[in-house]
Amino acid sequence: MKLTRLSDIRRKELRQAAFAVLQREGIAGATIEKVAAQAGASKGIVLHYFRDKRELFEHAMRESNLVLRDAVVARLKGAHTPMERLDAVIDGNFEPHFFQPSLCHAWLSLCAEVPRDEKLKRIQRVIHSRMRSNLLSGLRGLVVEADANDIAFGITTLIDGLWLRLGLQPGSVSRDYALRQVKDYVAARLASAELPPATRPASVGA
Amino acid sequence: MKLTRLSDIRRKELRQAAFAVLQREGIAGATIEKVAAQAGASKGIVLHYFRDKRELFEHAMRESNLVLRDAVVARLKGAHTPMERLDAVIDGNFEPHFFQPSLCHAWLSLCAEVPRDEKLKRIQRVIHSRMRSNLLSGLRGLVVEADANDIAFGITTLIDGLWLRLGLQPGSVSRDYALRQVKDYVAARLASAELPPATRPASVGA
DNA sequence: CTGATTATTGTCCCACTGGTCAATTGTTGA
DNA sequence: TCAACAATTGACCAGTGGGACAATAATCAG
Repeated sequence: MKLTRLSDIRRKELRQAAFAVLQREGIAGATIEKVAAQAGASKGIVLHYFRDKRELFEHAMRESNLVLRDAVVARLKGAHTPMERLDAVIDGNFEPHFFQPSLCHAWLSLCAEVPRDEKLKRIQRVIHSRMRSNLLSGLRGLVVEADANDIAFGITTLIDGLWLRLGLQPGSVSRDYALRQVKDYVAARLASAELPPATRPASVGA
Repeated sequence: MKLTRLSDIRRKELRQAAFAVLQREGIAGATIEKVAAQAGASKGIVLHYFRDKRELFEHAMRESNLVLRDAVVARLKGAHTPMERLDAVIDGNFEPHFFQPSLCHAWLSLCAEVPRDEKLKRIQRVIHSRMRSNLLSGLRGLVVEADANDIAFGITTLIDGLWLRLGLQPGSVSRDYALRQVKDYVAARLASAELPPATRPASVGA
């Protein structure tokens, strides 16, 4: 029953190596051998730990997803008001550590395969729905349900778009500018939305 | 000097075939042979018209770009007020003909290669800067320059994000919903922006 | 008509890829 | 100590991909 520790470690190394290769080479240029080289191992070992190429890159996507999740969760710890929760999610998505072109390139390559890989599709759905639910946990305290849904969708979409832009034209979107775009969006939409039914305005600024 | 007609026709056929293959197979699965098959020709002919694989897919991206450009230009013809111009650009980007998952999949695959292909990068830049300039031609009549720039960037980003979402979860974003998201965004940001310096408010609604 | 140019095909080659497998080398627990 | 087992390697294979090329067909200019 006890899982071999070494096994877990290798698998993690290989997932990360796979992701690194994805950054450099894109999905079209990513090969098992390159992943092995990146991890300083032999090709055989990669297929010892992962059934095939697909599984390897599916785990690579899970891996990158974890980083994002952790960043958001960490920031969510100290957030108490709805607005703080909202900002936590947004800020977490632009963590300097990983709001970077190379990481974005890998992410893009994975996204490009989503339509042809059911597992990747599922991972994507999970990521998106978690982000949405995190945003809603803040938004519900600020506006009525219908608006909250729309604004949450808008925020995720805007964030996706900013990431995409970072991948396509790295110079054209700094972390600060990206953050400001999202915050301006939130401000503008909150200003023209209905207040929530059960909450008093005072709590918003608290 | 006169370019062979036939040559132009073949090249166009092959560009389109390449794009079709990209929709089905993604960049990782797209091969010259499949493109040839798609066009009902032999592999040799593809490399007769295009220096290599890269060039072929660069032209495929140009091709897809044309479709978008034409859609926007057509709608822009009849637009006279700033607001009409703005809507023309936005509507054009969600033309039912091509706001579709399969097309989006191909587009995504091309985007994923942008970081590793200087030509693709240039095409991307052109597309983006044209969209931006089209948006600005409307926005400048509605808000001050600084706001116009930010809002234009926000709109392009939002549109990119909506396309991306269409690719990742086709069911989750209908054309109508996408349009509403963008329109709501514009409305909210216009409401909280400064009016333009040289234009009288009356002209806005004219 | 004819010579030159262009279009098109099919073949060939070589590098590489994903994946299998047998063999080797630790590692460990009794 | 030794047997069982996990980790790791390197060789191997069949299939495929990109691209070069020579040969053939079609087109066209004069």
